[in-house]
Amino acid sequence: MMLHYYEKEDQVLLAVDCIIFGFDGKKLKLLLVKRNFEPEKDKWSLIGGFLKKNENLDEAAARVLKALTGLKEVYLEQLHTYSNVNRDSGQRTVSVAYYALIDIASHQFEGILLDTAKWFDVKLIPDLIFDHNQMVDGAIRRLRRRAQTKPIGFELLPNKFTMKQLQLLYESILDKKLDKRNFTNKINTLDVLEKLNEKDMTESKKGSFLFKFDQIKYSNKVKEGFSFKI
Amino acid sequence: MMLHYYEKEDQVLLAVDCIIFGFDGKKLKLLLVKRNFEPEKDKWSLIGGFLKKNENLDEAAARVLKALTGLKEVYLEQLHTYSNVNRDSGQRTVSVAYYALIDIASHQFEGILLDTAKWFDVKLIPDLIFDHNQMVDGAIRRLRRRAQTKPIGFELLPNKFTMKQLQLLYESILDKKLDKRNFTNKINTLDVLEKLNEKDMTESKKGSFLFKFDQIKYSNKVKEGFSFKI
DNA sequence: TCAAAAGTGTTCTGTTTACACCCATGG
DNA sequence: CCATGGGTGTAAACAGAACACTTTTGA
Repeated sequence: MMLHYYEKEDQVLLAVDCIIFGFDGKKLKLLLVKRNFEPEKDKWSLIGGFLKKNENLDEAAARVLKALTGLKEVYLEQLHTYSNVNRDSGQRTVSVAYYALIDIASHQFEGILLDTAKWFDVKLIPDLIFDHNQMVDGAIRRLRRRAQTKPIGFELLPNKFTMKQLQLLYESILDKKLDKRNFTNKINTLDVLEKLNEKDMTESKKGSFLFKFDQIKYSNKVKEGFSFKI
Repeated sequence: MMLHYYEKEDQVLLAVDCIIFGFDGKKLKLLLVKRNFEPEKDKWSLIGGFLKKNENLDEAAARVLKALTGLKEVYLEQLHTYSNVNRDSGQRTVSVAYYALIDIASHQFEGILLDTAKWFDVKLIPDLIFDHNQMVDGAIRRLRRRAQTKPIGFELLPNKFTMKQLQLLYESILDKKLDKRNFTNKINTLDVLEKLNEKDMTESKKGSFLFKFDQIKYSNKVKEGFSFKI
């Protein structure tokens, strides 16, 4: 049994809230749920939950994500801790924001909350409870930064994807148009993709080649700490 | 009185720990204290304290810093939240790390802990309690990144400083030698310094010109979100 | 007069940007 | 046969890196 040295100190509730980004092949989306308990019942919210005594925050975020959506083995990263005294109208709660990246198409959703969950275009986020809009803004800024230092695509794209989809993903994240030739040249210089002998025929008559990430080259690049200035 | 909606949830102690960087004109330093209470009494540690019910984390970090060192109006930024179940041998505690930047020479130290505090060269950090070494590593990485996007110097340098000192600061942060001419050219291109009609005579016979930051130009640059690639 | 630090520009190289036409195919 | 999206290279502008000599002056 652990000794309790700090008995006179205040304790607080610690929550985790997850900003879940997804890519559907066209646009960057954010998963939100209609909150089904008080306070602020029936308003749009990030998914969240409380830290338990026997887990750390990374584990809590993964547990919450799995419980509410069925998603597991998802890229999760801690973002920031929000602590204004009255941020949660229910009770003094400090919340640690995490963001998650997933490929919408190839994940199974089967969580208990899924009947009340919805993907929103990141450019059309509704009013959320508490300080959740602030958390989302923070997550988008972080994702933009990440997109320049790590090839985020791995987490957000399906196993096989077209160059167009990769470009659309970066355009969604950075919220600006990119030049097709410069983008392709840049990606090819990076040398982390494997071009498959297979085409996606759904978007054009000519068809466009599918690629996948070369896991080995890719993780070497990440270790070297590459920069991906687009 | 606030209603308590979440009564069945576990509560935890929330600590703040401060990684305090200072610059003495030559080298980047880190302020550590000898812990004067159990557990881990007499080991080197970051300064820290517990969040109180009536304050947010930024306020707690500022309060702790002021109480233990007398320092106020210091640049403080939240870094990361550490939550491993057994990270603190005293009791389950989650800790939010903050880092602070100060100019050693022009701050008054008068805190209760100052008899047990010491500045360490960032390249010679001793073994610290708990996960504090990990926090320091995280802070150094963050400081390196910040140094490329914001002119950190403002916080770490005295009001008047030489170009040499500015360069030494960047060399300490980035832990590499920089080319004097390139550095000077780069800083001049940025156009955020004001050259004074005054020389520092302590380091050479010729003397070297003193500069100060032009607050207006400087904060405009920060707003524009400049990049400071050295 | 000389040792020690301050100050100052140019060239080279690599990276980023801008830009337009042909290709393949299904309908 | 043509409309639609796919695929490709080059030149100009810019930013980063390398590099060495002169100046000042106190001791």
